[in-house]
Amino acid sequence: MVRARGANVAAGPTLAVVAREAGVSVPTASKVVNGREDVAPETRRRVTEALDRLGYVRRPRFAGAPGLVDLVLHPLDSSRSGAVLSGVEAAAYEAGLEVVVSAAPARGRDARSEQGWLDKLTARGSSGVLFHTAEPSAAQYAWLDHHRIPYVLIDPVHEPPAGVVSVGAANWQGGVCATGHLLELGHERIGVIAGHRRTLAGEARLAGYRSALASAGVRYRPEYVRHADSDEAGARLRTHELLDLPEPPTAVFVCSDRMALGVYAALAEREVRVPEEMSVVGFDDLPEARWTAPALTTVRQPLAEMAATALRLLVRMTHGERPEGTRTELSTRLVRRASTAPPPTARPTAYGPVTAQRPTA
Amino acid sequence: MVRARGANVAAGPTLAVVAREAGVSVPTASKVVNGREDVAPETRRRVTEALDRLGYVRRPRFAGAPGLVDLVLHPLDSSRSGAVLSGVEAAAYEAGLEVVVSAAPARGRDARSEQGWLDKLTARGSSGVLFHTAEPSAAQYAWLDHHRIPYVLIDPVHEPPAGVVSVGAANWQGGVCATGHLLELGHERIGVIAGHRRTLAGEARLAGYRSALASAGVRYRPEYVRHADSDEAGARLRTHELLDLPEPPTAVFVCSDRMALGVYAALAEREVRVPEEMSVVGFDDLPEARWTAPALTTVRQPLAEMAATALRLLVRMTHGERPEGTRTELSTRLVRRASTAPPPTARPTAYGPVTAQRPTA
DNA sequence: CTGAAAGCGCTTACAG
DNA sequence: CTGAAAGCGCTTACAG
Repeated sequence: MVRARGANVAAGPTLAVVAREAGVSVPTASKVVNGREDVAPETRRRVTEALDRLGYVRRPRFAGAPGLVDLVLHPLDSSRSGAVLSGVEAAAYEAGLEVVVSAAPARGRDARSEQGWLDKLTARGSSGVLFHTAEPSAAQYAWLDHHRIPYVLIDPVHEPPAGVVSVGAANWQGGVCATGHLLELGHERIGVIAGHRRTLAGEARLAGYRSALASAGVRYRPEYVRHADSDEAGARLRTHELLDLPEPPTAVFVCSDRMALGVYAALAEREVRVPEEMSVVGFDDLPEARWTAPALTTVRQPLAEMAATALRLLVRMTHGERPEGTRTELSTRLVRRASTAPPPTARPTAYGPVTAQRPTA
Repeated sequence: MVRARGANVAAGPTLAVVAREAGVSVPTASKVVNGREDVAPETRRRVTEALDRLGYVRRPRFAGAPGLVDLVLHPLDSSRSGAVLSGVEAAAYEAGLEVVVSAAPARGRDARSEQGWLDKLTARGSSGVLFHTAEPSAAQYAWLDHHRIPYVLIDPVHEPPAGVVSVGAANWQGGVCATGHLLELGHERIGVIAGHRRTLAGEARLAGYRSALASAGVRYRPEYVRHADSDEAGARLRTHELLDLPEPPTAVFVCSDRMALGVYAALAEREVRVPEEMSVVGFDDLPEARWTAPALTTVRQPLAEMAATALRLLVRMTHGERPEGTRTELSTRLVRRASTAPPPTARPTAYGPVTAQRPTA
């Protein structure tokens, strides 16, 4: 049986062991660890190599010190990240842990800084790392495994390597719910604004859409499927494309609430009324979904709970336990608000061009 | 001259000093510090007292360990907090520091847990604390001063005690800008949805509104000023009150973008069109301001920059420097988008009752 | 319950 | 540049 990655208990070597291995004294090894300049290049290389090979991690100072868990967030300032942070913090508080937050090392920071981040992690002794959206690089995976620092992925964008523990949402089920809701209302021309291709969530939500159509016996139309860049601007563009179709849809399933904001903007520009002329369903149930006009019907994804679950899994891994499964999915559910209604009876077959271009900043 | 609070350099006593002071051995003092059970109550009391009197803080393990800065956020999951976190993290990264995030100890957590938080802080050796929105309690101020842990307040809600260093926004100026913009467009009947009374930002923004009216020679009408609970729901209610006035305003200055969402909701319920029938100006320039329909004209408050400034001040205080002033204000500026326009020429004097109550979740 | 003794994992100062 | 020696601030194990 394959050992779960990142599930080992730390009991690594001391500096003395590393020094012996490298054939130097403890003070010299100490200098290398602390990045002092007064070490011969060849000596530094030998020590670094030993440090690396043995997976050296500085000992936590003493048992009583509160454990530190790392949370890597990307971006730092989004509703999604806020929900994740809040879930992780609450669960960490319960577990007596504290949370160190950092931006994904990728964000405009080079490989050198990525290594710097890893160095800090081991220097201060992290109990484990939680990654949100931003997945670790191959080098990071290797380093973490090597230094026996456990980690869990929260809602990873792509399929993680085998054995990596992750927590996600029931995306396929959510796609089925959203589409099923529109079908029940009587829609048959249902568009989709999907996110990036080849992402876990994107593929699953789209598959849910197709499944729902299929089981309702509604024809799947490729021209109704538009992939956007997961942000408002992309979704806005794709919505215009849907409206330009000879036979535009009467409803759209938008694969994220953020993108739904872009869809709303496009519909406003074309003076298409929601939900009278177009029904819109989002995905995520971010705070803003309550305050759009009209309030957005959406699929609730329990981000905070997912984050809390990830923290708890991480704590168990810290104690040497191995989670039963490698992937945990929390269920999603439809939240009905004001952006969906039965299709217009008149059934317009085309919308005019952009009319009221409002000034924007 | 008054010494800035929280501006001391730590050089506190060691455990040995504390033990001598309490008349016990170092191991015994160590037990108390680590919360062991096997200490006589009277001994524990003496040690605790000495620990407290001397302001004991565990020594950071060694110079090379990355410093940890604490950020206390309330709430954890809001656009404001996201901006603050992102500003703090970026500046901390520049300074080689890492950020430990925690929820305001107040949030459903008792006094015991507040003390627990402070204990953790000193146990792991925090370089300093940044408070956002949630101000420290009197006990926390005392503890931090005593343990020589520096702190800075980011956009505090209330006037902080003398000597406390804080970073805020030019709220008065922002109020002047927002109101001035509406006046320039030709509005004379300008309502305000203000936040809580007796808050720093609230008072200043409202004062800015009054100053702008005064210098334009426009009459101040008390009935146009409504205080809400700083959230969407409160603002929504107050907006209905404004619309119910015999002579409702033709524009509203809303003292936060979050409240502006509530104002939009109320206006949609009454079928009052923005900006044709009602101009709306917000405050903050949160991400959502770009994606409301119509996009919100608002006063930009540089939250991330404010947070970064606070971090930098904190770092200087850590080095024993004392900032020149006790309060730093970053300037605000108007961001014109699509929610403001000249007043309607027809000038309706009253709006009907709620008509199209849309179903809500 | 207490504390002398030993020990931990490191760092620092300095002689070579 | 290197490392023996001394030291740091604490913790642990255990005798009393």
